[in-house]
Amino acid sequence: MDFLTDPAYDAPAPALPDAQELLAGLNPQQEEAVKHAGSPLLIIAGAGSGKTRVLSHRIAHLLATKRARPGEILAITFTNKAAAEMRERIESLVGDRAKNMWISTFHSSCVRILRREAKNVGLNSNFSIYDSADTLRLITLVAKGLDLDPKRFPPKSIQHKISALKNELIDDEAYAATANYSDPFEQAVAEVYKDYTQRMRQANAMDFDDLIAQVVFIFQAFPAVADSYRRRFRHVLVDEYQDTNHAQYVLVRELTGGTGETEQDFPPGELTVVGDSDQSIYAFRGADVRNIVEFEKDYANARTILLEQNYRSTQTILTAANAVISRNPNRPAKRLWTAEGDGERIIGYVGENEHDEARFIANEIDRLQDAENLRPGDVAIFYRTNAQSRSIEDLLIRVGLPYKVVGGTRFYERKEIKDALAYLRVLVNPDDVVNLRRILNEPKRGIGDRAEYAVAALAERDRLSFMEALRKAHDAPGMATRSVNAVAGFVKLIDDLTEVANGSGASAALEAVLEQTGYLAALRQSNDPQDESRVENLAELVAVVREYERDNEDGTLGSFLEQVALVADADQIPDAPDEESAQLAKDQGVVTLMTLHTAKGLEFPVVFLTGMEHGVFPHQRSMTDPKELAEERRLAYVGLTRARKRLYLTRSESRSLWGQSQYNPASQFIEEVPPELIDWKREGSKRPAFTSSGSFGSSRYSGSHWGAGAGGNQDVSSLPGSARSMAPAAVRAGRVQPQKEVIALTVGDRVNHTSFGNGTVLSLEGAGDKTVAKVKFDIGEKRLLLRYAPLTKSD
DNA sequence: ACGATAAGGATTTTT
DNA sequence: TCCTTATCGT
Repeated sequence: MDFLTDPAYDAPAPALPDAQELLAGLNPQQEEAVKHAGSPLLIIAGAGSGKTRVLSHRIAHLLATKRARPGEILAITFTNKAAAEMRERIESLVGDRAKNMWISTFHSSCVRILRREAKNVGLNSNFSIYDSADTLRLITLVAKGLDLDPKRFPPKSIQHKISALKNELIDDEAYAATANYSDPFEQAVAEVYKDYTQRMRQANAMDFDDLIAQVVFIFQAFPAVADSYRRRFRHVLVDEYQDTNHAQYVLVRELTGGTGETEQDFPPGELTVVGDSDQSIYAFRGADVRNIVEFEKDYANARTILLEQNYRSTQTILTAANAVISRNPNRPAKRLWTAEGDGERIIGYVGENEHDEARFIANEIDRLQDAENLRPGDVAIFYRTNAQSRSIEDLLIRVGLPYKVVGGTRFYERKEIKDALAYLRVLVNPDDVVNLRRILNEPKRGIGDRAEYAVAALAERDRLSFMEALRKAHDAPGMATRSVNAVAGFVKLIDDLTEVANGSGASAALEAVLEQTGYLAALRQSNDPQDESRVENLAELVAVVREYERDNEDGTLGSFLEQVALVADADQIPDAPDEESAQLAKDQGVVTLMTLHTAKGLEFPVVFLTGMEHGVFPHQRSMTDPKELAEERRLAYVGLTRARKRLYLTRSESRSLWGQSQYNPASQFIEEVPPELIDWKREGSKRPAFTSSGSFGSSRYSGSHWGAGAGGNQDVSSLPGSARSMAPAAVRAGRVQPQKEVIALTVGDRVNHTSFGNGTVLSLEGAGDKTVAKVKFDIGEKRLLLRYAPLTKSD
């Protein structure tokens, strides 16, 4: 399976489209972008200008003109979704040949390279991938170990700084050499960074930033390795180039041999980057717009092609978007236009408060459904911060409009999911201290802080891994006998589970974890209503593993965990297996709620931009710094350009936030839209801005007399699955959902389990979807939750 | 060791 | 307001 030696990667070929065919229907600029050959190419692709089409046609064109073989293509995106879309588009053009291309995200490309080259950085190839929560945990632990005051040096800030350093390719040693030690924060970071790096190595773990940075380090330290990838990838194409950070920038340079430091006996790979600096909204995460702005300086004889014709929106919407974005300073000229005509005017609405704003939105959706046969699935509602979704959700539930929230607390970030995955990670990589310590006393098994620290101290003293230290816990100074026993039980548990994990598949391992750790039992006993949905989420996780096993026959537990680490996207979770709502979702779709950030790359016939208030959007914390304000404006531009036919701009005169009412004036972004484009359905007071105290906007009054009265959302929280912090990001229709069917069993029934084989039901407890059956299998007795246990009656 | 209470803080987040 | 973290009492 080694791509460097496998000669078979050029698949047998059903007809490839003719080069000329691939140019059909493209506008002149698009055609240029597809045909360009040789020098580095920058495609500045305005919103909705057909960049995916250009990229996929360009790749197909490379094959059709025999300038590349499929195996020589590397196409990089930021999200899994974008990668999947790209692959699909290319596949539709060139068929199975696409299978031999690397079309993936920065991170998964890098993981692929790292697994292969792991030995060169002193890692085993089964390293764990830490998400930012895992990372924060470890940093907190390290900072505590260094006696740093968490008030003066918040672990989150340290984490952010370390991430920024990694994105700048500054490792712990380099930072130690350059940090300003008279600055206490920098000193703290330097110390934490050093220990953190060491602990990560001990844990055999990589964080997200490492995935990129380590590949760069390997390429730079081992030119022969870099060389082999450069020879392979003759064409590198990067999507959303404006979002690249420095490490990604260097990675791309390394891949295309652009540094010119080493003499090569082959020409450098061809580079194509696509992006739009007006859609750069991730500077706060390290994205560096300079990468795209200075592309022509970085790459000699680069060619730039501008795509300005828009195929998505009406001219009215584009004019509004152009007007707003043109207020940003130092922006290269670019104006979107369409051949499709003006379309409807933008509709504006000023609510008395956020409930009124939400009511207007719901009424409009309803009206459009009747008047224009609009489907809920055609509508998206955007907001600046996640917290704003609540008032809208409340109303959608009340009027019975089905909706889904994209993003927010993501599935894989839920505690119970992280706990379950932590067990699995430990089974695959016992050195993974962060996950090991996470589950040590989860569910509660009598191993408290004291015991944990005693084991940690023993590990330190005797230079043992944490797991090894646990095995010798009886030797640890300061351990209570009770704790020793508890630890012994835990070790036994892990050993048993490891056996299951090694002997059977991923889903069997997960089920064993949930049952044998007592995790499910603890949730079932609890009275906390949240725990009910935790059980459901775990059931959904089991479903995810099953699906993975179905789709990847030779998929191991390790490969499942990797995919989960890199595909932590709420959209990937299958919708609730509820036929009625699934059918509804299929026919009509559901209204989509999300933040403006999440909306990037998407489009909808009807878009509501809500909370257009000074202090909300632009956000309070981004209003003073001109750079941050410019980024907010780009965010507005992204939001506006998502709409195809109809655009709504709404705001609210008062908004209760943190228990208090705020009175915010209109967002400047509304005022930057030419007024003749907006048809106001209700206008607020024109300039409320100044309060008696003289401060601009956002004056606060104690005691909101709106909020509670208008809401009355008791009926809401009693709906199953609607208490928002619990429900998975699946479709939540605004009505009571039918109970999921549970297999009917009686004591003595013969049953079959997909991983445990045949068995006999010994007893039943609980009712409905919380029924637990005790079943005797050949391998022993198991307690199974009927809601998701893969049981069939074998009679 | 763990549950209960008080205090503090509260953007955006592709991987 | 509401959710997460620190501290206290059993």
